[in-house]
Amino acid sequence: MSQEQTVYTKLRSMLLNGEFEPEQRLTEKHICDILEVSRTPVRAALLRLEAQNLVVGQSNRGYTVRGIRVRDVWDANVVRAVLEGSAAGALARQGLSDETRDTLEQSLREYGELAENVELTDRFLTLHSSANWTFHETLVSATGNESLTRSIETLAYMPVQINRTVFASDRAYAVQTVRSGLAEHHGVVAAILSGDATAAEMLMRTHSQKALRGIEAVRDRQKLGPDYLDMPFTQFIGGVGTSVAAA
Amino acid sequence: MSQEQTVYTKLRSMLLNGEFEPEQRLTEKHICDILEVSRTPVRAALLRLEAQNLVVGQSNRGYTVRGIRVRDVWDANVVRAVLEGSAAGALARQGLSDETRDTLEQSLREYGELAENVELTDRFLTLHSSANWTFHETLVSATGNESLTRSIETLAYMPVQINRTVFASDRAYAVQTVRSGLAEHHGVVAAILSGDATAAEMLMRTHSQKALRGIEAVRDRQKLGPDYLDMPFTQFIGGVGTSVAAA
DNA sequence: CCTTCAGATTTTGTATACAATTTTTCCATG
DNA sequence: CATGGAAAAATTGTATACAAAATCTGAAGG
Repeated sequence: MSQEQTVYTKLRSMLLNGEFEPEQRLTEKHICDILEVSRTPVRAALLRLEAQNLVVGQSNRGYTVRGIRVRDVWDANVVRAVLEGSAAGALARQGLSDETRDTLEQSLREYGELAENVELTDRFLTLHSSANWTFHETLVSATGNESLTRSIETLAYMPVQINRTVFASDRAYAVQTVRSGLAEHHGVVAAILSGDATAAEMLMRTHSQKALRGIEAVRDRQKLGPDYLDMPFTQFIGGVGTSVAAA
Repeated sequence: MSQEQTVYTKLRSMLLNGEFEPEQRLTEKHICDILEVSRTPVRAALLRLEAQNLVVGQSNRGYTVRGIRVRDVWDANVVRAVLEGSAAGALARQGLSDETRDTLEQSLREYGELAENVELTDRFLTLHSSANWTFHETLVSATGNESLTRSIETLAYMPVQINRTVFASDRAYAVQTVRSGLAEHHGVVAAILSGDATAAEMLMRTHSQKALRGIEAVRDRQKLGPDYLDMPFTQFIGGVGTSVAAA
């Protein structure tokens, strides 16, 4: 793997794991020292991170760590839900290929098995996250709309999935969410297969918005005031579970 | 302005104006020779163009010009319509600030004056494009959702607006589109002000999808077959008007 | 004590040399 | 004539030196 790839990957995970202070200045030299490479790959990596909104760059003034607030995660999820909803609607209109239908049904089966006995082990959480991801990912890319796929991918680098964190701290919430998640997945697929675009879009959007319910759950659990949306996201989530399920 | 900015801007407009063959290889040296700079700013510009999907990069193998097909423009507009629709819905829910309402009403007045006598002059087309842009732009940024704003901006670098081209070639279409556009703008604002999120979203989405009708108009005008979506966009649009109104 | 501003320092922007990799050329071989 | 593959050329990846710009420092002046 090229140095630039390495730098990009490492910096991204450091940023997502909150290893820098929000708004902290990121000088090229500093990063060079940490990762022991020259400025060239660092500059390239920073440009890509800027395109993904993880760092903020100003000409002649370098970069700063983008401070991710709860509001940013909320907003990204709102957009993601809208886009995934429209993906479901589009699929209902254009129909599913046999291959996509197989993948989706496979994903439903996997998810179904998981829903039968919810654990709070790392293994389970990873499996759940993966099965869930497959479903969403398959559905979106099946539309064949590259702009749509890319738009959603861009959002995915912001922690759009906070369920892992909330699950780990609240068994009842986890069980309830996995069960209803399964039902919703089935509902979306049914709507798509029946060709009801409006229903498919609405069901999928509502389902994707479940991440917002997760945010609200964390808010309630921490008994936060009305301006919690302006909190740093790492601080918000930090008080609850173990770590952010990113990337 | 920095060299990198210059290179980025020039390359972008060259790409959007179809001055390179689709899929053509873009070597760094070639660009350096054309723009008379060293490789450093060129590499930076290429990274940013890649993030915007205008060039395609492969590690150790440089970049190629992304061939923009009609389908890509269509797809980008589908996504844009969905996002702008959701922006209108969000505004209906959260209400308009006085400032936003003023800007929107100002935009409606400007658009109204334009609609009263449609010309096919460059001046008119530019004014129309600008008034229209203001309306859409204001509406989206008023939501305060940065992810939403950025997602739409990313799409904007693909030629999402083809009206200028179609207008110039068909007066009846232009008059009809400007008139109905005005009515639609009013309808969206009314729905937002009345707090009807569903109506606002639907009206705005339908309105934004007018760009798709423009594509269909070009298709019909050129009497193209069913696989016109796979055509290079520059070729598709080239046979009709003057130039693509990009950036 | 605070403000101002010139000089020193740091940091980013650019060019370029060299290394690593890919692509092309072209000759030997079947 | 087609094919394989090694040598040559071209191209990208990386490091680094220097230029340009921003930031910091500290002393002078109010």
